[in-house]
Amino acid sequence: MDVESLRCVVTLAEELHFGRAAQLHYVSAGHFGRRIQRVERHLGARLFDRTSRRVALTPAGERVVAHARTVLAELDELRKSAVCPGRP
Amino acid sequence: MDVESLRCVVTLAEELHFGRAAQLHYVSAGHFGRRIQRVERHLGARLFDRTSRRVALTPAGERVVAHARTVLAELDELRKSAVCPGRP
DNA sequence: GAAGGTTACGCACAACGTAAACATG
DNA sequence: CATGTTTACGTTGTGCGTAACCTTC
Repeated sequence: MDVESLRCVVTLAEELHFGRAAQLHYVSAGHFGRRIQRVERHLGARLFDRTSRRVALTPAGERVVAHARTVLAELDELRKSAVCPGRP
Repeated sequence: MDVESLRCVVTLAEELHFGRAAQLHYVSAGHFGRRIQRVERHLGARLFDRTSRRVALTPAGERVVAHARTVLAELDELRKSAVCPGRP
């Protein structure tokens, strides 16, 4: 799994709209949908209910998004720890 | 950045040997080295000192590996939360 | 019938293995 | 000179955009 896909899931959870979420990631809507599908298949659980007019988080989706935020925040710490020379 | 590369960094930190670490990930040693290089370039910091006979973690490498373990553990929680139906 | 999500197709880039080159003890 | 890491090169797979298709209000 790649981190960018996790970011896509979080963004879609915030926007609840594939088109806007895709624009925020500078990718086409078609590809964005495939990314979400891949994450869902990879995890073996549906994260979003989309009725072609309405996008909503499933219970599993809510749990995954919460964890995804934690992961992304920790990755941010990781990047910072790589550059900072120790502890000034 | 992809998660598999993070796992490679952690494995190399444990083995301190490119060949063995690569085998543990079922990839060639050549490709494994490129993965590590990419992570280092991506983070803008050298994580391992290799003198072609000795592999050792740099201070930045130690910090990054510690964070990487946290990220991977959190990702494990994420996967579990996706399948578990809620809380019986 | 218009807006929004999905599927099909094609191109381009990046992952990967093999093997040769280079470095160190 | 033997062990171990890096680089070069060719092949294969996958990411990605475009556009057509399906569904709902």
